[in-house]
Amino acid sequence: MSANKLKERKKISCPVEYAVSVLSGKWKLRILYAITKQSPKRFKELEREISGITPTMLTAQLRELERDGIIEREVFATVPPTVEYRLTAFGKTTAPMMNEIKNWGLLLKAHQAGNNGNEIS
Amino acid sequence: MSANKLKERKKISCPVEYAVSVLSGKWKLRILYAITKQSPKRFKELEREISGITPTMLTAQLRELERDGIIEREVFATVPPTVEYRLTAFGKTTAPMMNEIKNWGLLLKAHQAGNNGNEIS
DNA sequence: CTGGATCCCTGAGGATACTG
DNA sequence: CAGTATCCTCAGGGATCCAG
Repeated sequence: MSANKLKERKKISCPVEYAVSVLSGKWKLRILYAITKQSPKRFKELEREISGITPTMLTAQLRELERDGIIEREVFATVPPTVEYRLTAFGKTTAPMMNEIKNWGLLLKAHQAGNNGNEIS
Repeated sequence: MSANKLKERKKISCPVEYAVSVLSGKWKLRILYAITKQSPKRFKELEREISGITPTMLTAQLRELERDGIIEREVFATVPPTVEYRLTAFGKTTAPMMNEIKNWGLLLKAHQAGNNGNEIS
């Protein structure tokens, strides 16, 4: 997200839009969900857990989450390098929301399964 | 969202990713939030409430929400035309999630206000 | 292992004009 | 009022290569 976008964000009044401005991004919620489930988490663990993501994108989205104060990064001077990501105190406030999103995802899936024998029709 | 994307959706296992696949789109959550707060809602009311959206985009996103079984559309043969949008029974299951998203948006805003006298630094 | 730096591309999003 | 039809832009996302 550009610096310009950051300035735009300050003008937002709608709380939902405000939340979206921080959570949008193809992988943000999945990353957040993965770290919420188990923390801390290493870079490689995240990469494995979030199928389809590339290291480049993972890095980019992690940086934004970090910049927004939701996660923090700890580097260990080991060989090979180790980096752990965990929720900040503020990041933990996303837990109820993440939980509801997960629950609704499950509801949605069940609902669609109910509606769709649409392979046939 | 293309028909191809719909097929892709069936492969998704992660509930969060599944929810995101339906809710992603720049205006989806704001539309949903607006209809959740007060239902039914007319096209023009939505357009007014969601600042920045164009009629074209509003239509497109409403169609997707309708196709996904979250909202429904009722047309009245009046002059001028009237169209009302409301949550479906399933759409109402988004309420707890929407509420948490809104709450977190408020938290986030308060949090950033706390961190940022960064105009000066 | 954990990324940074580049370049490229697609499709979501937007602008405009028109209509029942 | 509530859309549809077109066309076009641009930035988010991805691929690739390189490095501490």
